[in-house]
Amino acid sequence: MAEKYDHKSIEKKWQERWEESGAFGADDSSIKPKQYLLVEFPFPSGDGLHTGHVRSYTAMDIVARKRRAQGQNVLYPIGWDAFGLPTENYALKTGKHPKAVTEENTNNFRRQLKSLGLSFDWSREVNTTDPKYYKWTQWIFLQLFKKGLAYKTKTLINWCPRDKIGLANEEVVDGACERCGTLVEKREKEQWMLAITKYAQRLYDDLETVDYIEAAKAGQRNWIGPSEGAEITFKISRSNLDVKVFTTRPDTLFGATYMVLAPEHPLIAQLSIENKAEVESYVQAAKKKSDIERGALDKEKTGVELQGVKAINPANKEEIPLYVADYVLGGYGTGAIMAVPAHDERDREFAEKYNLPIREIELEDPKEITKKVVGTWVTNFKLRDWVFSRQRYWGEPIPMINCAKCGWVPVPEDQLPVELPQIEKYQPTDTGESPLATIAEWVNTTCPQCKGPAKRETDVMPNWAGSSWYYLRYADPRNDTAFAAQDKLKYWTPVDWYNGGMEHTTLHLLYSRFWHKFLFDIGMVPTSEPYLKRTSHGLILAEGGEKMSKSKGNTVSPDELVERFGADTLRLYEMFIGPFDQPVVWSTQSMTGSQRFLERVWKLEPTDAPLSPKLETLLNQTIKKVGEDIENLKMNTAVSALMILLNEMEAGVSRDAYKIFLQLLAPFAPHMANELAEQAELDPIDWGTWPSFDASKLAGATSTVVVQVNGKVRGKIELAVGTPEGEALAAARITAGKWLELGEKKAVYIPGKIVNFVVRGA
RNA sequence: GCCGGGAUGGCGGAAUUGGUAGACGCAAUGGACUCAAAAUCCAUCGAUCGCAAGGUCAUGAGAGUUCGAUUCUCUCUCCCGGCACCA
Repeated sequence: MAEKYDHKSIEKKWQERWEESGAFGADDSSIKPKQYLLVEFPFPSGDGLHTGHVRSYTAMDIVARKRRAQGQNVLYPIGWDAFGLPTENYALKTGKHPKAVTEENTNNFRRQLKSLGLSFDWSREVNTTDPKYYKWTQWIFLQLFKKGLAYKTKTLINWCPRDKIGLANEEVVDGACERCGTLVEKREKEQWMLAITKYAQRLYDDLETVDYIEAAKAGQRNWIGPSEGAEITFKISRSNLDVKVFTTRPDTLFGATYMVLAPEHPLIAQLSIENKAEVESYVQAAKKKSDIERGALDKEKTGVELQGVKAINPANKEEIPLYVADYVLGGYGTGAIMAVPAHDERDREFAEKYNLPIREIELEDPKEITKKVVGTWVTNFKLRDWVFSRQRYWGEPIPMINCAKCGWVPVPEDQLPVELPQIEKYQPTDTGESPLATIAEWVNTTCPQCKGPAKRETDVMPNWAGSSWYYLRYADPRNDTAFAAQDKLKYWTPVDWYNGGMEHTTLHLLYSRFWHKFLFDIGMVPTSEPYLKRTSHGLILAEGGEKMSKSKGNTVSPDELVERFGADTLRLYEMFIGPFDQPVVWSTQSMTGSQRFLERVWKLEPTDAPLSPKLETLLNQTIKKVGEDIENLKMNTAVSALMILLNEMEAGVSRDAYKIFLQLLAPFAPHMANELAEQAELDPIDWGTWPSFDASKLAGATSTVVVQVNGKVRGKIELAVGTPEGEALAAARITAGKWLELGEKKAVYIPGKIVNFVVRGA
């Protein structure tokens, strides 16, 4: 074993062996306890795998390997979230077809993942762009439609002029397209929407029932944004019209001195306003503004009074003026507010500008006054319905047919999938129509109901569709008659542990909870939540502390690192780099430490020497620590514990202790650990052999007790475990010596840890 | 503004029912080996005073609780992330 560790040949050998034996296949009918571990399946971009994938996938791989060693039936699957704009844009640029690009990229990703020795069950690989897969994405959409949760409506949407695509609210960051950074415009368009707001309350409440990292829960709560208040109706004087407002402060009703309607408010068109032209031009200007213009905080408030119209405050029957102003949002609450300048900063600012009265008042009881003015107590959410149409090519066709007579008619389920047609030109259009609209022979079809001529929907689904249910498909990935068989879903779901990025908190994670709850409601899945536990890995930053990005040229390629250092070293380094949930800065130089560690492991040779008491204690402590740290994703300290153990073992190690060391190492560095176990003629270590510790051997026979005087360390003594207080204090007094000269007032003894003397004059 | 997470040596970071601050690793310095270099091995490695023994200071800042605080409480500063004219 003297030769240098050759990571290339050894890693290849074990990867082939795992592949040939189907080593990590999950068993659908095992008597072992099941364990479903999930990582976010990657979008197979042309850039290949990045270090962040390695961090997440390795951590869960370690959990998976440990759990298998503990005798659990582990499902650790992988697949491809392959629809989406980047592929389409790349295809446009290179002239290749998106399908060909996807295949190239998935082949590359698969090769890269395999080179890392990740213990995925490759037999369950799924691909969202496979018609056999998206058949069921379309099927779920149809169920949503049938339950009234998918609807098409004309609405102002966020439009990215560069990508030429509509965006969901969740995809707009700081008023710009989250993908390309272009400032988003408002456009009025017919869009398919999913009524996620119908699930807002449950999505919010059920966070109580799941074990998610706090930041993810907080992020979702924030995004769903419930607030309780009253809906109160104000009559319009001298008319039979009225307007409903939402307020969280009905107690301030007597302080309402004017009302504001959002520019989008439908009432504006119905009122007989004296300055109609002025109002109309304000409304038009406001509608054109982007969110970022409208939402700028330092922006001065603007508005126009609706002249000749008054509203009646139901509490005191006072007539108050009405304004239209864009600081009131059309999409929230009722799109209208009662303005209480004395109690609301925004209203005050507006009132000061337009010389409206600011009235200080005594506050009412919120619920009583609501009852008195015949209002209703409601909860409003910030969450909006999900814009589900995309005017591009590379996505799942929305399986709907528009008939002049029958309206929107779903494609019959037995005709699914509606396959994406092969076309030559899939450039997006400025008109906002999908490229699919140009293919007459595909668009023109017959109505499934009346058999008359009809047209297919030409928009496709957003890239979040396929990922909203993929974890269910893994339970039964080749099923042709259902998205997954019920018995398999019952066995495998819910996902026990899901690790993924924080950036998906309000996108994928929320969307998939919504779909899952819907599927639960129609009896298609056995639980109301998809994921029991959610953890998140911190970002890996480039060496300078900046975000890694291809344009900055500061990325590191896992391929090169595997080539140069080996997969085990890369895995170990990424686990050692820092706390798993925190952002960390990459340092290729620091990989040296992990490399040296593995080289020393390689050289370690067991002997027949008996286990020293010191090593026995350390060994038991390390078994405990590594096991616990893996469960808590404290991978950095687990690795350091292995390093400490190795340091000690280099002085001599028995075969039994050596084997335990390899077992503990195996999840982190599976290739080397398995190779060494084989060379030492030990049993294969991957299955059913996780070591256990002896609780009685976690502490040695003696312990170091620190002697303090007034809290300052003045010496240390070695005491036998269980030394009585009197004896311990006597020994400590000798060590403390002159520091006690001022006169001892008190002594504190914590067995095994510390003696502290309190003396005068401190 | 609201919410979440942070701040510890030259660097990444350890340390929880409050009990030796700096584990483990990187870098650095000195030495061994070598013709030499790389690799490897040994030693040193928070600041400061001291020949030394040893002392003092030190976990973003300031207070507090305690025999004892990186850890608990209060106030504050800064950094990262999310949300934000949401009535």
